Amino acid sequence: MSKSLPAVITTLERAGGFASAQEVFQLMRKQGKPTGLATVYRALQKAATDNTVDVIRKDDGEALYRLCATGHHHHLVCTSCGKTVEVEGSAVEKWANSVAKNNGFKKVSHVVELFGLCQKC
Amino acid sequence: MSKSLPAVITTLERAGGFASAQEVFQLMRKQGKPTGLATVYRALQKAATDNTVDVIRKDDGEALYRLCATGHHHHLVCTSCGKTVEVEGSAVEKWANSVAKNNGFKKVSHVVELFGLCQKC
DNA sequence: AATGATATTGATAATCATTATCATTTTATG
DNA sequence: CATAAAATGATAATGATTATCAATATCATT
Repeated sequence: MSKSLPAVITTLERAGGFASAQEVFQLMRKQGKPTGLATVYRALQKAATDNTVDVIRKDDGEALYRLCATGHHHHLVCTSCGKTVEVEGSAVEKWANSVAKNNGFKKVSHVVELFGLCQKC
Repeated sequence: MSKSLPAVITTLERAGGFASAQEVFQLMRKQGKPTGLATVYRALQKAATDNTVDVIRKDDGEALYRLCATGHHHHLVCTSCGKTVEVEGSAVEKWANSVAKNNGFKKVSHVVELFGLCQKC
């Protein structure tokens, strides 16, 4: 499951920021590398589990992907204007892992989002 | 748009932690207060914009709601059987507050959920 | 009470991202 | 070359969420 992955990653790179699977699909088509929708999804999923892309969710639930140059991090979002700051979270990771261990859980993932009001708002 | 809202909130309260709109809908039915699905969605949306409930997204994108004011703890949820463990999170709170401070944010709230596989699964 | 204006509800259909299916094509390997 | 295994992509299925719209409840005013 990897002939398409590089092309998908390249497209995501060109997209610049966050892009949905559907957008990547359209972009690849326009760039002369038409690829099946299912394949785009598969590639993005793999990239997500490999931690080569970040995944966040729009308000309507659609997944957005972005190349993840900086490793795992979280977001601090202004509830008024939507401004988003990336936040490093190694402390949270450690905490999550120890909690999981103490309760006999494996393959732990976590969701951490911070909300608040930014200076301007 | 408010006759149903109290009943929805009460149901969410009884649910204990996070619950999806679909779950709330089923619960209300079982508790003898059958309510239209659309109405449940409307009530939860309003509660979300009023900040009386928190919203997070499961890995598959489904929205989960929880009363905001309930004492602060987090959940470790088994993605297979649904078993849920309540988790204390003062470490996370401190981290969240300092992150917010460093970025000039105020009135910070946070959403932290852990997912994994429990021992049995 | 009766009227009418307005808001709420809920059954149902429509939307749309995501996943599953599966036949076909490609790649790897002996 | 031949055969097995993996990858692809067209298409259908799934499922949460949203839109529609007629029916019902609410409420102020007469």
